Amino acid sequence: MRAPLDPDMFDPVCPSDLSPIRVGDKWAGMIIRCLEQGPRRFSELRVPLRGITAKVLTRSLRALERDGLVRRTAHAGRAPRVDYELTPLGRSLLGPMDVACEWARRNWDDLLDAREAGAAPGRARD
Amino acid sequence: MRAPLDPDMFDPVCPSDLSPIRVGDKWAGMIIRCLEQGPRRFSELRVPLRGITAKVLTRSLRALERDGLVRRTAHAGRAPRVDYELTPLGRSLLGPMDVACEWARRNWDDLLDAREAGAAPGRARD
DNA sequence: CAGAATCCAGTCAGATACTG
DNA sequence: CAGTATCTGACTGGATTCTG
Repeated sequence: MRAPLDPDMFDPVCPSDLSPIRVGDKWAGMIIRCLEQGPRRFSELRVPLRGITAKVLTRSLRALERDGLVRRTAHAGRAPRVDYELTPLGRSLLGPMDVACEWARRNWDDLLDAREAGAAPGRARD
Repeated sequence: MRAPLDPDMFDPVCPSDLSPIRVGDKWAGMIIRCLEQGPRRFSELRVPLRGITAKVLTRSLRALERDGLVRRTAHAGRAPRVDYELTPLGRSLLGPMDVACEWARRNWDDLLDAREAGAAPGRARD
């Protein structure tokens, strides 16, 4: 709630593409980060998740809800409004996620080097 | 090396299906665990990874190699023999993986409950 | 605003068969 | 033994269009 989400909170260069550690589907980790400081509305989430379509966001949120990580609250009344927030279980994931991010930051260079080098020299890639 | 891999080291009930935290593809996490105590041969890896086909194991290993997590060593000579072992980078993943496993163990019940409850009552599940 | 419906292309795991 | 080749069907992410 408090501060609006930074549209650039996810650096397009940084994404977890390099890190082998993943949380849920492609967007789940970012969604959880978006909810870290409190409930957010559907449209609010779409801002930092640049380019995500409504369908995909809906599917990711449903999966998070099914797994007990996120709670959905639809507020009645004309002009639909739906809030998503972390459950205690979802919030407890932030610790492991921090560990994963820290690992990625510390090993950034090694990860980049490995990718640049491609597979081991001398053997086919795909 | 020392002890052969336990064919049952991955409980068919336990698998990370419930945990939202993933390392690489479906098999990568298990492969890394298999290599924790030293180099293993291709066939050795297939034992605990019950049912994995050669093609899929090869693909997973190639991806791990490309990412700098595993090193492949082909020993020359008749009767092919290939060893796979963790690189220092790959070994450094064990810490975050332990954190993820610990999280999953601690929240096992909540995860199961969420799944049993299905999605939130009253709305469609897919 | 917060989705649902439909369609599409790429990726994934797996099955099966073959090879140096 | 340690793979490769080929073919499947399932799942994923996304684009587009439509709705209460």
